[in-house]
Amino acid sequence: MPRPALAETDISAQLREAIARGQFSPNERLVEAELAERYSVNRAHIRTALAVLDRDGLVVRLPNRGARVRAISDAEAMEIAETRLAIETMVARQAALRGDAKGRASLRRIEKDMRRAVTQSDAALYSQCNAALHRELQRMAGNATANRILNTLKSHLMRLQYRGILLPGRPRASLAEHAAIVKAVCAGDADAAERAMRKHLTSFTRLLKQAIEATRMGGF
Amino acid sequence: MPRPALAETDISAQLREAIARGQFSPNERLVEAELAERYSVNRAHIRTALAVLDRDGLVVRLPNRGARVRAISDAEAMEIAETRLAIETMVARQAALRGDAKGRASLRRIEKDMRRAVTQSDAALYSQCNAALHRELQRMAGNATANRILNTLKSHLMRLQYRGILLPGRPRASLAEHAAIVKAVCAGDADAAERAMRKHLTSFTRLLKQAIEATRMGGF
DNA sequence: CCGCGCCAGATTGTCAACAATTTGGTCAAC
DNA sequence: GTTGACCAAATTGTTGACAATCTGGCGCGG
Repeated sequence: MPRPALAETDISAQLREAIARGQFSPNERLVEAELAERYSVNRAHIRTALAVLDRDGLVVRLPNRGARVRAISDAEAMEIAETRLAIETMVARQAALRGDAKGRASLRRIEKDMRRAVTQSDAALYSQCNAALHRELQRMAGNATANRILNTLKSHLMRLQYRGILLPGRPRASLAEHAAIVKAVCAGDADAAERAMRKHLTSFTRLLKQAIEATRMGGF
Repeated sequence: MPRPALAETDISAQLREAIARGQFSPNERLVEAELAERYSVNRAHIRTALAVLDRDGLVVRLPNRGARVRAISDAEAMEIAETRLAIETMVARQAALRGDAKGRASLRRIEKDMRRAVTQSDAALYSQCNAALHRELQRMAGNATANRILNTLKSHLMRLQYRGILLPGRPRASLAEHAAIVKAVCAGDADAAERAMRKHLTSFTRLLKQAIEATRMGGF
């Protein structure tokens, strides 16, 4: 059986998840003693977790003044989306080149579920499929480095969604984009896969930009 | 005056640097008590630093068995180089779009120094200029997210160099590539900048692949 | 009424002691 | 000789105590 994860690693992950889900507001103070009690660990673990999250950019810490949930500016949200685009287009390419038959079958199945979600107007299902599709592409690409980075970036972007700044997207419009990605990856056409992913994420980025300009948020 | 960095953050940076410079061998055990003495801090700080470096992928930790310098496989070295390429091409594009006059002047000056380094066969100077050039491009692009990621990736790649797996590059050959990047960025031509950077890093990646196949290293 | 210094409480930063676990070696039994 | 139990040293994991620092409010003097 696999050795259990270190408690510290575990706490980092839990806190990361909680912040990504918007359970803490931007700039909210993260008091070590409180968190230690809430997660039933001692302060040392919380301290370590906060240091890790600081490195991830989810938290800022000021000497002697503790940690806060990092507020992300409009400009930075765009940066994150652009960086994600750069990496994920590479992932799409690699998935097309290195993907296995099992992965391709998964993609097709996910696409089918997406179509069903659209016809049934099931936004939750679509969102779930969307996540599954991107996850499967990452798995197929088999680029652990890229995956780690992408997951961190996504936890930032997830905050937008949970804070209602970014809507779950428009299934009908993005379905075609997703289908194009699946088609290209399954055909093993790296260039087409990259193009399709770029197109998809460019429209995501455009959406984000609009949302930002609409809400004129001061950080999330 | 700027508030001093947290001791923990500082120790993480020092350890990261030491590992990047090859002062610890792959798989070498990192005993907390030893490091605490070496860096004149207590074990708690070292523990935290190790957790951060674990997240960075520079270290692996096994429960009750401590931390080791992470050995990076051939395949993973390629992954890292590819991911770097994906991000840095974006940085080049953004530098072309958003760079300021001061940055462009810096680039030109660095290019001049590079030429001098080549004519004088000063490998150390060239290497220094190379780092300065990439750093300046990052600054011009102003993408803090990308910068953070790139710096982490570079600390991995630096290990290759310090371990003698990857030579400092061949100045004469790469000078032209660098010049092309500078030219495109200074002209504000984003597409050309991206292409030039892609070309440059593609040859870097090719070089890495050859080095890997030559040494058949089992991890670094 | 307003500003300023100062105090108390809250919180972070530091440290050392102790508990739990792993590791490597020794020794006895077969 | 080999196997296996056991022990001791090394190391990691956990915890609590204490020191240092910040924060907000109170009262004093202007």
